[in-house]
Amino acid sequence: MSSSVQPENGRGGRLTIRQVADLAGVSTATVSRVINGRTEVSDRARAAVLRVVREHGYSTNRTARGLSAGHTGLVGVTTPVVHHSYFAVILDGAGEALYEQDMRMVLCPTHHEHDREVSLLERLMQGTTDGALLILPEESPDELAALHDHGYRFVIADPLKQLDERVPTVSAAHSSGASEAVEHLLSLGHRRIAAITGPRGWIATEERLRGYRGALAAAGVMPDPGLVVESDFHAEGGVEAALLLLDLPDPPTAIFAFNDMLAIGVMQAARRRGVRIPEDLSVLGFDDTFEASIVTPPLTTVRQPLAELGRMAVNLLVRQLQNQRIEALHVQLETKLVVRESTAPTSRR
Amino acid sequence: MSSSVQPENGRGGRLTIRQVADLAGVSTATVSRVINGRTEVSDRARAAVLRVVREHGYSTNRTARGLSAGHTGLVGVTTPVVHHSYFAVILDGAGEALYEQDMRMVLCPTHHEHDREVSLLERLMQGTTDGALLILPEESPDELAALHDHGYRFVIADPLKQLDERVPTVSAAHSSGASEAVEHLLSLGHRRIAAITGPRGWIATEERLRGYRGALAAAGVMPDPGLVVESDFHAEGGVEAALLLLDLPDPPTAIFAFNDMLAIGVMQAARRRGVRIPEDLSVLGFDDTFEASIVTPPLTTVRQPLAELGRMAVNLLVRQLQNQRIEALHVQLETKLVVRESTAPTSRR
DNA sequence: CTGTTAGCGCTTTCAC
DNA sequence: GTGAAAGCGCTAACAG
Repeated sequence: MSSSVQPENGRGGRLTIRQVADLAGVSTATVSRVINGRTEVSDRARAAVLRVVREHGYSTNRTARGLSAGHTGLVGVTTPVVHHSYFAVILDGAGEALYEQDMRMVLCPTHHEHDREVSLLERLMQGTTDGALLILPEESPDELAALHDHGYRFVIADPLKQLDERVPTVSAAHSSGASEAVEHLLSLGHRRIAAITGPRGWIATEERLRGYRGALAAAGVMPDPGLVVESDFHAEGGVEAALLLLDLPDPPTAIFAFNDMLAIGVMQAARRRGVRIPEDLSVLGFDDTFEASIVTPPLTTVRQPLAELGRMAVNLLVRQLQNQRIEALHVQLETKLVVRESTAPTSRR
Repeated sequence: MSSSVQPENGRGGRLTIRQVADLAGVSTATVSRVINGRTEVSDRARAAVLRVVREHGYSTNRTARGLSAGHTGLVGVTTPVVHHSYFAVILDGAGEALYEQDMRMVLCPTHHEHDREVSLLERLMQGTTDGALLILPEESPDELAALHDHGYRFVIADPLKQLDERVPTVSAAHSSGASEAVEHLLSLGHRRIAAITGPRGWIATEERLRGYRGALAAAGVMPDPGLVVESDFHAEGGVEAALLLLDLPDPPTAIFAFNDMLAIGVMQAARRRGVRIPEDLSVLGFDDTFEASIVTPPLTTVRQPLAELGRMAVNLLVRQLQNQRIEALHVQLETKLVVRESTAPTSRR
């Protein structure tokens, strides 16, 4: 009788399908049918259920549905950090694609801690998610392969190292992007073009290095090993490396930093040494993160389609979850040179 | 007999508690007890279970556990966007706090779309999550109050508008932060201090405005209404507003932008007008997002403890979920002035 | 069309 | 100590 509008049934005060069924005078099966838009229901029954649903505000419990259906509608996403525009943009792209699939993202920042990454992944596999998207995962190729063999579905966005062929990946065209960058510099008359790389062994580093060398070779420029310095993709690393290069007896006239953070470090170092950009030194970055557009001068850089990277990774994952054959296990997205004001013709002083 | 190491039981190829029980020759209840570290189990049984678990790699299905336990260990987090360092830092803080609680975050970017925010929230409530953290939600105070009355647990980080007293919020001390900013400018000799605000009606805007006016009044400076221009917290808005101010017959010697993005816009506008910062114009921001530190010159700004904002919000939520009385329903975090190089004494030309 | 029933995988009384 | 059994809320196969 006193079925209140704010029904209490233990937890959360939410109605169960059973209660709706009783209230509507039908079985739970019928309620389920109505809720799920099945057609094989009489108008009378449907109306009764709908009325109860409306008046009492019922909505199906997703956890229960998930248990019954065998999937959760949740996708795990691991990322080194979220507070970094590089990753944030990938996340945004992935989030958008997931939303379109009516799926949700369980976000797991790893903070570059291997242990955490492993435990996070473990948890994600425990029936919490249907699959995962791993952004720049630091797990070893072996660990990742094991995960794959274990039957867990996931795809890697921006792989760090060379992985087992069978695990799907999405990455940018590092090598051609780097070539294009160097060609731009060459076309401006630069010949002493330095490179500040990321950690050796990372795909991004090695591939960009390949592009850098290739472009130089193609232009018949003798590569100077002293002009290539390894760094870590952070601004501080960039200033250190740049200082080193600027203090060379015969310093470069252009520096190609392997990501925007490094490039920003270079700009800071240049300022410290009184070197003007782009008059005395051209600086070129990679990624085209937001920061590239707001520094002074705005940074010329190679744009990675980061949001697209996230979207594409989700696409691959979704198809995999639907057990569709994935035609392309390894997608490579095109990069594009964005010329701004940090590069200029050499001033053959 | 032929119990393979890679057991197949239908979905996902994962062992169920039932299978473990059979393999170990005990009941599911016992397995459950062992898994959950109960003590009332004989060493013999425990050993048997553990052995099976080890050899076959069993781990409990979280979804099922959740259904049974009545909670999911998941917390929904809505945010306008993730690709914005302001929000990204809050997310990082929240993520960290959640991780410490062994909870996971279901991230839901709303893209400022009201409909999406509503539907997202609806879904979150459908038993998918135990509660939620709403970052700068754009839902109306009424909608939020209704949600609260509906029994859903959530807390607001950085409320946009004034809300129902009963919904927990965490925000920064906008007013005192703004005062401090203006006092800094005053101490440098500035008297014509302009303000570029966010949208009127937003708490952040109104409170900072209050601080701005208060500081001016306290110093006996006559406020000039023409020096306050409303904007939108975006860089483009900042350049527009700044252009307006710089073109005034009697332009300000300092501009207090109500967030860093606006401030960056101001710097761009100044550059366009040939106005030097800080020699000709002091610029001060709010937030202290990453960008503030990399622009030229580095921006003096009011630091909001954004990561802390996220952490604190999670704390409030967790306590609420544990049905603990929350002592402070509305937490306000201190801000701090970070002096860098975009502000300098007036050059009484 | 509709209700009954058997799970989904796990936890938890409640007896033995 | 340990197991049987009753759910958690929902879906789906199977009879009517």
